[in-house]
Amino acid sequence: MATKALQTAPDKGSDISTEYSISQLSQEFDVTTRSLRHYEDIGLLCPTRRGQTRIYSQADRTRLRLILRGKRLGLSLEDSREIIDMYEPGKTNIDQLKKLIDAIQLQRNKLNQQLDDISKLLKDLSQAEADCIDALKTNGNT
Amino acid sequence: MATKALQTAPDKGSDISTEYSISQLSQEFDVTTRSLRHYEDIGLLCPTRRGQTRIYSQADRTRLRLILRGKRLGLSLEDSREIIDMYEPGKTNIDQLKKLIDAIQLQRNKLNQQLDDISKLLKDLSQAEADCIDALKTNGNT
DNA sequence: CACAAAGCTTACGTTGACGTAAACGTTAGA
DNA sequence: TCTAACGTTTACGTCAACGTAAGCTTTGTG
Repeated sequence: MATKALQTAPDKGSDISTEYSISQLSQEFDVTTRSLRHYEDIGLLCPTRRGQTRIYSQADRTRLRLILRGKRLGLSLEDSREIIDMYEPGKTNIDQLKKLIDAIQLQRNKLNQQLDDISKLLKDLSQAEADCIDALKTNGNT
Repeated sequence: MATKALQTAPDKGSDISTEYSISQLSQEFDVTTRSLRHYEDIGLLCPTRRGQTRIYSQADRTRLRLILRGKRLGLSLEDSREIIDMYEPGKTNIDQLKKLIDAIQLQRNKLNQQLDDISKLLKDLSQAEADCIDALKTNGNT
C-alpha cells in the first residue's frame, strides 16, 4: 500500500516503547522542542496526547525524519508537506492519483537538477582544493 | 591558480560584449534586479560602475551562477559566500590555505549527505509512484 | 512538603531574503 | 520636447521558520 514508506522496520533495539516524548525526539534529531511544536502548529506532525502531553509514534518519528531530510535539501516546510503527503493513502480518486504522479515527476526533476548541481560543486571543490595544495607546495617554502 | 574556477570559457557566442547590464543578467538568470542589488548590498557581487550604472563582468556572471546554484541546494547566501570565497586567491597565507582545505572537506561532507538524502528521496518517490500506478490499475475499473 | 525537571499555552521578537513603493536621473526615439 | 524605458537610492513591508520570555500545571524525588 501507499503507506509503506511511512512504516519503519520494527526497530529491534527498543521494542515495546514505540512512543516518544517531545524531549526524546528533540534530542535524537537535534531539533528544539519549539521546532517540534511549530511543525505541529502547521500540521506537519500530529502526535496524540496523554492529557496535555504529546506522545509521538513511530509514524511521527518517520515524518520528522522526512521533514529534516527535506530541510537538508533546502526544501521549505510546505514543500516537505507536499512530498510527505505523496506517501499518504486516502487519494483513491483517480484524478488525484494522476496529479500525484505528475507531482512526483516534478520532484524527480528538481532532485536530478540538484544532483547535477552537487556534482558540479564537488568538482569545483576538488579543483579549489588542488589549487590550494599546489599553492602550499609552491609557496610553502619561500 | 586558484581563480581558475571563476574564469569561464571564452564564450564564443558574444565575444567582445563581455559586459552585462543589470536587466540583462536579470533576464538571463531569471532573478529580479532587486535580488541582484541585494547580492551586491551584502557583498556577494561587486560590479563596476559607469557613472552610477552597474556593469557586470564575466566574473560577476559566474559568481551569480554559483550563488544560484547554492540557492538550489538550499544554501544560505552566507554559505554561498564562503564557498565562493574558496575559489578566490589572496589566501596566500599558509594557515588560511590549510583552514580552507578543511572547509572544503566540510562542504564535501555536507554535499555527500545531500547526495544520500536525494537518492533516498528518489527511491521513496519511485515507490510512491509505483503504489500510485498500482492503485490506478486495481482501482481504475471499479 | 518543597522544589526542580519536564511539559504546556500564548504571544511578541528576530533573522534572512527579498518585495514594493516613492522619488529621482539619463537617454533614445516619435 | 516629451515621454517611455531603463537606471539609481532610500526605506519601509513581508513571509517563513523559528527564538525567547512569561506564566502556569504535572510529576517525581530528597
